[in-house]
Amino acid sequence: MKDCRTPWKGSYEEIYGIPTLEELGQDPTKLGPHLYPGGESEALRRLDLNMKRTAWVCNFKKPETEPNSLTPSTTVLSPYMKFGCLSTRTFYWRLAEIYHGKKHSSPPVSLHGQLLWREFFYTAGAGIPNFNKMEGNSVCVQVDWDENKDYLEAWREARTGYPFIDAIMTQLRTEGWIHHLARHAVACFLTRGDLWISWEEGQKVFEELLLDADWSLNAGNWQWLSASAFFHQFFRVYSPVAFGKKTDKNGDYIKKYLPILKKFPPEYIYEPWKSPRSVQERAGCIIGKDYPKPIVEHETVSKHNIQRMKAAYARRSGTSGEQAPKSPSNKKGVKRKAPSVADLFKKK
DNA sequence: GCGTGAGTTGTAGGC
DNA sequence: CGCCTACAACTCACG
Repeated sequence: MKDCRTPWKGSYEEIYGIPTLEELGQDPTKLGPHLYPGGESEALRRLDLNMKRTAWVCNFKKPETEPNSLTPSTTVLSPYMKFGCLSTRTFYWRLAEIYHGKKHSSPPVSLHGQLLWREFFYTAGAGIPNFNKMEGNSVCVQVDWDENKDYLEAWREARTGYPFIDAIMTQLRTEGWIHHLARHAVACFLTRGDLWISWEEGQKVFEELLLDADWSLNAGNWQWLSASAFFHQFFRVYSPVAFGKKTDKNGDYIKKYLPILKKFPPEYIYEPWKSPRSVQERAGCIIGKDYPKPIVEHETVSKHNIQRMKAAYARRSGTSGEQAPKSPSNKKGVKRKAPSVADLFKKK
């Protein structure tokens, strides 16, 4: 029988070892902080640290955690699970032990719930063809997204002129992890909320910049946030101004990631373009020069975009010939809806 | 086929 | 500050 073992040589590290940052063309002095070092030991240490807080674990409700706290309000175990440093089963049963005999939160909002969401998207990703695309994806609403290179670049490079959005995109770029609700805010902004750019473009950026980027979860959550699949209440739009204020009135998160804005008073930190010239001068930051003006007016475009979503949904429901499956039961070209997500999970 | 209620995580305004 | 409602309005599961 053939020997399939990895050949061992004295030069193993040289041939198979992990390349240095310099070898990858990176300048370590120009990179962000190294907040989430890899490896199983680190993953288990982090798991232990989180699981020690039993009351916090038992009370955990995902929607109530904060997108813009200065230290993460959730576990940040996702990068470790993505790379296989932490087993989901280890995490799941550890939680079960802690829950045992205690009052605790439940799925979908509990920590157990978060693991179940992961399984849900894995199932969807494995079973639905073209899950990371709009076209040919049976659960995805077909939307007439715009191509707008300037808007896409502004979003990606944290130059939208909305401090909350730009702060999040800066944290993403420098630290590689942002809170789930921060992802909601920037994803909604890119797609159905403001810029009307395809979720596939956002998916590519997250794939590159998120340490925890995971194929099925990335595709599934982008469809969720753009109201293309799973979630359909497209009239619920995140405000790039109001949403962050709920948990960070002073804008400390913005000041951390966008230091150019740090001298603005709290009443203007989320919308500095509304501040009088004198305030901008005192802050040492002129809007339109030192920090961009908003690239879109949220109040206007979000209302318009809701109408575009409404139209996209209307086109979808039954009337779309190209989407209607040509099955024998539909050979007369009867108007027919695309199969729902639930249909796809049903046993035949 | 139709009505009803639920849907992890909206916002603005009133009390 | 927390709770309520209106806003405009979707799909999906279930009876």
